[in-house]
Amino acid sequence: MKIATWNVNSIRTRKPQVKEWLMVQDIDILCVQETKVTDEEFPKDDFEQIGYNCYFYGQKSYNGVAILSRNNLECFYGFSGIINGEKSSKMDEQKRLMAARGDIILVNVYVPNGNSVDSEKYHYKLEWLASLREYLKVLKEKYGENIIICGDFNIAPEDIDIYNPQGKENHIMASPKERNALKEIVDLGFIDAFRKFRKEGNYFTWWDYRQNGFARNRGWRIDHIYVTPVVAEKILDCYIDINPRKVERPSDHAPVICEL
Amino acid sequence: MKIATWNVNSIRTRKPQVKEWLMVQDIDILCVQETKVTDEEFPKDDFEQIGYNCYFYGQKSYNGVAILSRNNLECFYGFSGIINGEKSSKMDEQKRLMAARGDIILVNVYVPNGNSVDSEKYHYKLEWLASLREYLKVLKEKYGENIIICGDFNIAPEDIDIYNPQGKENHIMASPKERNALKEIVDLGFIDAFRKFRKEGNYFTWWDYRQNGFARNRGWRIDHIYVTPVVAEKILDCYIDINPRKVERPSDHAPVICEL
DNA sequence: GCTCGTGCGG
DNA sequence: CCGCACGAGC
Repeated sequence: MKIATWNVNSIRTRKPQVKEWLMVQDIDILCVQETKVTDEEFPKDDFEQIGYNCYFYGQKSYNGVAILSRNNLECFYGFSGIINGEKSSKMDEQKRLMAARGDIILVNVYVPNGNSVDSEKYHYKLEWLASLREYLKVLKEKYGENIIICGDFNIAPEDIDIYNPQGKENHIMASPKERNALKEIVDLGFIDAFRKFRKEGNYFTWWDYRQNGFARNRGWRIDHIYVTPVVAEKILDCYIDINPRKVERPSDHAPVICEL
Repeated sequence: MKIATWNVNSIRTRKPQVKEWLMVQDIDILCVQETKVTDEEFPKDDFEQIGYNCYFYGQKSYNGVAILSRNNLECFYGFSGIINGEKSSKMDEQKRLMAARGDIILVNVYVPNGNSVDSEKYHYKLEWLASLREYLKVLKEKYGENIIICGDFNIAPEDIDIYNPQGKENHIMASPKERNALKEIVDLGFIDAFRKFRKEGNYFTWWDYRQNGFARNRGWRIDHIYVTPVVAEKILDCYIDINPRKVERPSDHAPVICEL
């Protein structure tokens, strides 16, 4: 079974590439981020035609997540319902989180980018990550130890996850506060599935469109799949497929695949 | 020898289709309208690479004409220089007219659309056509009887040039004043090259992008090639190639070709 | 660079 | 419906 995560940077624009990739890679479940489309406008027919059920939680222009799955899934959307209160419903104004319940709980996240260190958006990112931690704590209590969290975290956990980590201490996606917020999530009891199989650097999932980032391999590993130890035992492999980043009109992100 | 006219609706967007078509059709001279590009930004290298000299007269976003020619040409741009005064230099603010001098004078025009009957733009269209008439009168006096005028006239000369002429009396591109302004130009001594070979209706050069105009064949014949009688004698054929209207990302216009 | 929305022009 | 410009977000 193959579960994947991919920030597609507009599901409408990337529709042909995503369809092609799903078929070639024989993916069972794909968690998508940055769909940039309202639920009314989600191009579900295209994916249903190739055998995928579509679950989506989107908005106009920005953010938006979706899960495309060969099997039917029971999905829930946003923080609300799991963690409640004014703050979580405020957080749900941006559509960045959904989950599916099957044998395993699968959480699909699009963590805020944060713009630049200490900006208003940076503080929102930290708050959002704190909410995610609360959310995952409840999920663990509620549904037990079979959890996968995947998505675009907009954080490179370690220096080896950046093409050139020098001078990135104060860079968005690498700053200590972000890394710590992510660590506090991981410390709830998750394992970086990719790092279970590959310990070395030079593996990236995102390259800036600008300044030929991909051609120069100026990449960052910011898309992750985190799993509970019980799930970790079942994983056969976890890897990045950079081929979709090479095609015409690519997303700036490459998908990450987990086989189990 | 093949001379053609084609409103490409952005030379940058249509570059691949135009290059492909020039080669397949073995065109010697192509008059282009609606290039929508400044002279600095005209993609001349692409056409030079396939053996065409580029002569262009454009502006940002709107209008713009060009001549692509296998042989070198001597070109002149706008009304000014042929007809002078405040009005013609005012008219030249919109880049809609250029000409080439060889054995034959070739005039390339993009007549204003006119928006709707009696609008401000409609009156501008009529004025522009009056200026064109003055311009052509001078050209005839100056250079004699070897003249070809081609381009997007935004006028269907007769009812048979419209898919459904009923109720189009007050429609832009069919109203009596426009048709009369065109007739006054033709009456300077020009022949509709297309009509020399095809007398019947159901021949169109433009189909609205909206409401699936092409699929429903809701077309208009508004792109024309007019020639002096001396030239008319040398023409072997004149026809519309609708194939470029069938491809992916087509212009809303099809090219018209004249063989001589 | 490459998305998107908005607004204009056709 | 499909071009363009512009501004925003990443």
